[in-house]
Amino acid sequence: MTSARSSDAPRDTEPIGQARWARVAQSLRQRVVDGEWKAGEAIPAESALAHAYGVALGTMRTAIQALVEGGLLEREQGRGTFVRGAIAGASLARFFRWGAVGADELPESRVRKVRRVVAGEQVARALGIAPAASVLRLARHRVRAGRVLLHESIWLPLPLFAPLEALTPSKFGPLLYPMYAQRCGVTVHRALDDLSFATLDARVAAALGLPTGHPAIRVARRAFDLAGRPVEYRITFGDANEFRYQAEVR
Amino acid sequence: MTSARSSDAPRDTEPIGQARWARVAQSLRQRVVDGEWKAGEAIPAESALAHAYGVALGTMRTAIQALVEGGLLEREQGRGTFVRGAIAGASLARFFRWGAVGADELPESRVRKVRRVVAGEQVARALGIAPAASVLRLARHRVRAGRVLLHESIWLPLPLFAPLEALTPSKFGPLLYPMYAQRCGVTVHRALDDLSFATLDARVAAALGLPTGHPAIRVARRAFDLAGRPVEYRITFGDANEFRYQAEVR
DNA sequence: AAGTGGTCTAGACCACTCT
DNA sequence: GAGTGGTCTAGACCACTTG
Repeated sequence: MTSARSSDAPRDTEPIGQARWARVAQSLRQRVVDGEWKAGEAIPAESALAHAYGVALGTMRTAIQALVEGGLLEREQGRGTFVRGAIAGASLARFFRWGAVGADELPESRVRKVRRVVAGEQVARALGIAPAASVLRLARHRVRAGRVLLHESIWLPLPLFAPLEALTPSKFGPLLYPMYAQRCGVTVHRALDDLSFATLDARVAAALGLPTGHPAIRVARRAFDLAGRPVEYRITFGDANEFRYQAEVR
Repeated sequence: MTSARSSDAPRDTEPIGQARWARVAQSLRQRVVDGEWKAGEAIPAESALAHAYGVALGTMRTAIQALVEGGLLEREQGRGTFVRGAIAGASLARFFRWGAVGADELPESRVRKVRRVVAGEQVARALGIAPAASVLRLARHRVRAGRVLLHESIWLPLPLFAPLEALTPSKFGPLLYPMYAQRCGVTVHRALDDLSFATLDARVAAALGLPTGHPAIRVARRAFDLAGRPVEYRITFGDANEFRYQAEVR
């Protein structure tokens, strides 16, 4: 492979209006999405990849760096380059601060119901499926010191999440996303949280131990896998008086 | 300047546990903070800077890239590298969506009062000044179609903002940060918005045309200049029912 | 046409991790 | 010690903007 790039003599099928590093990055991304390297695994060394793709080391570094900034990969000096697992630090508890006591640790998880239901219009739109399609619905509470802090409804598309249907609520671990990965092979790679204000209806208010009509923050989350497909829709309610969030502008 | 880097024969005062590009970046940042290149101006070409610092082009690119990612500079192919001006898209209106009508455009600004006051404890802590120090306090409404949407109280340290003290409210433009830059030489480079829930007291409720005790979102903003010094403290109230915010997790 | 940033090459050595 | 990513060099040519 020469370094000459005169306007004639294109190399194979090149260039298609994209930089070489961008095309290499796209190819690497596709190989991750296709499952050639799984979450948590290392991809080949940059020198090996550079040789395999017939590009200079610096070009391969640029390609990998773009994927690191995109959140797909992470690098560790001396160890390697790894496919990022499920997102972390994404707990909806980050929007609330229930006093100083145990503020560092996440509330416990308590899955209350697991049931197959018809999606309905809103859920179907969020998950990109037909309104008549079946989905798995979880009812879940987040609890600290015996107090219910968050009330969650979670919808998961079927048959992707069928392995969870047979589980009894007590079999669910404290974190859902690792369960999605282990039981269903679903890696949650990105999530969009839509925050708004609401007042509690009688049912949710009772669960949270608050009066009906109490002010609440409502978080509607759509979560996506590596390929960008929606894999979870979730609606969470918490006491508005405990709502705290910091946004930075730069 | 040679490229040899054997463990003896250090070059001048080098290396201090930092990569060369990081030290170059720090030096460039300092020169911006010191005002050698002002907001909106171009800094010298990367080739000129690389020669002046005695480093390779790639090293200078890495240094500049770090400052671009840090939000201090921005690059444009064919034009140059520029010092970023005041932050944009930081309007507190982004936390609210008052229906579809005119949702794109920002509400008008209406400065109602400009007054010198004693800071007090909360404001002094936010601005990093003495509680007895004088500050300038602005009262401001954000209005659309005759309706007051946001109620704002703004505190600015003196004597830095003294040029604003003589202005009558009608002399204030629709955007404050450009005024800070033009009249006071202050570039707002970063802001932290702390969101929480509140109920409106009688005074603010009346201003917003809402009943006392109405649910509201309270945004407490601290804004910082290029050197990281706090230059503005602001508390904004808006109707909680109009609150909408989207957060992404990756 | 001149000047800018953007891409790319082909090396070298350094810092770190693991065995 | 072998293998990884991190830093750095010294060029070259390309794409874009401006006078």
